[in-house]
Amino acid sequence: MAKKIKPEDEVSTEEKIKEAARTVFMKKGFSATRTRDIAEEAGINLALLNYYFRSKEKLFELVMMEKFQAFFGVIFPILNDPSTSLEQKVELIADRYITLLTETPDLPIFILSEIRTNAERMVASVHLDKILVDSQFVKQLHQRRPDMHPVQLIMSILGLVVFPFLMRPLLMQAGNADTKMFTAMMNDRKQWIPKWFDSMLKVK
Amino acid sequence: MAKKIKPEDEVSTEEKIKEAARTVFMKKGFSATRTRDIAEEAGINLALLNYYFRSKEKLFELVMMEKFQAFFGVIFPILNDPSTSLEQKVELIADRYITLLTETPDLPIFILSEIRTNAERMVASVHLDKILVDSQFVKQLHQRRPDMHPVQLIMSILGLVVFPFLMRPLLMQAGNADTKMFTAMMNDRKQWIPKWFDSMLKVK
DNA sequence: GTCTATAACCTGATAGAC
DNA sequence: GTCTATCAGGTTATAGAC
Repeated sequence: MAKKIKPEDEVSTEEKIKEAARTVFMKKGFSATRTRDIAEEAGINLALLNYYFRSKEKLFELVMMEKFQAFFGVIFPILNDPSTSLEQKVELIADRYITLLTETPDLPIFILSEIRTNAERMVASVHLDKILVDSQFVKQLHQRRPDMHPVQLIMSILGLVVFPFLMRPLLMQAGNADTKMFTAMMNDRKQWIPKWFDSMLKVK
Repeated sequence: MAKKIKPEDEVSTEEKIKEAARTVFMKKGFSATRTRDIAEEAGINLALLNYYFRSKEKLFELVMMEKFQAFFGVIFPILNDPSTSLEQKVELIADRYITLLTETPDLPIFILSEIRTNAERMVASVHLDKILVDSQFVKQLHQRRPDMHPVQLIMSILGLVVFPFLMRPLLMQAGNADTKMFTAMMNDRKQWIPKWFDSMLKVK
C-alpha cells in the first residue's frame, strides 16, 4: 500500500485511451473506427490520442498485437507441453478457449477480420509454420496416428470451439439463443469435444 | 443465337461495376472499400458508379444480399428436404459447402465480418429462427436423438466445414499450405465429416 | 499534459460539358 | 451514357495557447 503513489481507481490517461481503443477497435475493426470514437469513449480530447500514440495505426497495432497474443497464446503452450497426452491437449484447448471466448466473444471475429486485410504483417509475428512443425503435439500425433494431418486436427478442434462464437451475433439476433443459453451450450462443448476426439485418436 | 443482340464478351457498364464491386467489397469489406477502388477495378469513371447505383451503400447492399443468399441458400434447402435422411443431409452440407467455398474462399469471412457491424439488418432477411425450428432436419433429429440440440449439431458441421476457410489466409501465408494442398485437405473433409457424424447420430 | 482551433487530406457524391 | 471538375463533409493529425 505504501508503495502505491496513485490510488487503484486513478487510471493514467494513456491507459484510458488504450482501454477505449480496445473496446472500439474490437467492436468495429480498424477501418470503421474513427479516432474521435476512441477519444469520446476514453473521455478525453482527440489531440491527446496523437500525443500519446502518434497515430491511429500505431494505436491499432498495439491493440492488435495484444489480442493476437491473447488468441494464439492459448494454444501454443498447450501444443508444446511434453507432459500432457494428446487427449489432454484436446481437452485443454477446448476448455481454455471456451473460457477465454466466453469472456471476450468478439475476439475471433476481430482477429480473423483484420487478418483478411493484413495477412502478411500478422503472420510474421506468429510463425505458425515453425511452431506447428516441431511441436510436441505433432510428434505425439505422428507416433499415434501417422495417417492424420496435424493441421486437419487443429482446424477441427478450433472449428468446433471457435466457430460458434463467430455465429453468435446471428444466433442471438435471430432469437435462437440468449447469452445464458449460449454459454450453456459452450459449456456442453467443453465436455463432449474431448470425448469426441478420444475415439478418433485411438490407434487404428 | 439470333436472339442475342450483344455478343457474349460485351458486358454492360452496369454489370462491369457490379462485378468490380463484388471483387473489391469481398476483399476489403464495406468500410475499407473506396468507391474509387471499385471504379478503377471496373475500368470506368467514379461518376458512373453513382449514376447507376446512386450510392456506395446501395451498391454494397446489392452485393451483400447476393452473397448472403449464396451462403445461406446452400443449407436451407438441404435442411428442409423431406426425402433425405439425417446422414445424407450432413453429407450434402459438407459436400455443397466445400465445393462452394473452394470456388469463393473469401465468402465466409466477408459475411461474418459484415454481420458484426450489421447484425440487425442482416438477420431480418434470414429468419434463422423460423427456418430452423420447423425444418425437416429438426424433426428428424428430434425423433432420432431428442437429447441433441439441433443448433449444436449445425454449428458443429459448419464449424468443421467453414472454419478452415477462415484460417486459410493464415495457413497459406505461414507456409503450412498452398492452394492445391488446401483444396486436397478440404476434399478429405468431404469424405470423413459424414462418417464422423454417422456414428454420432446412432440411436443411443 | 491537456485543451481549442485548424491545417491537410481523403472520400462520397454531384454539376455540367460532351 | 460517359467524362472532367469540383463541392461538401468528414477524418487524421498538428500547431499553439494554457
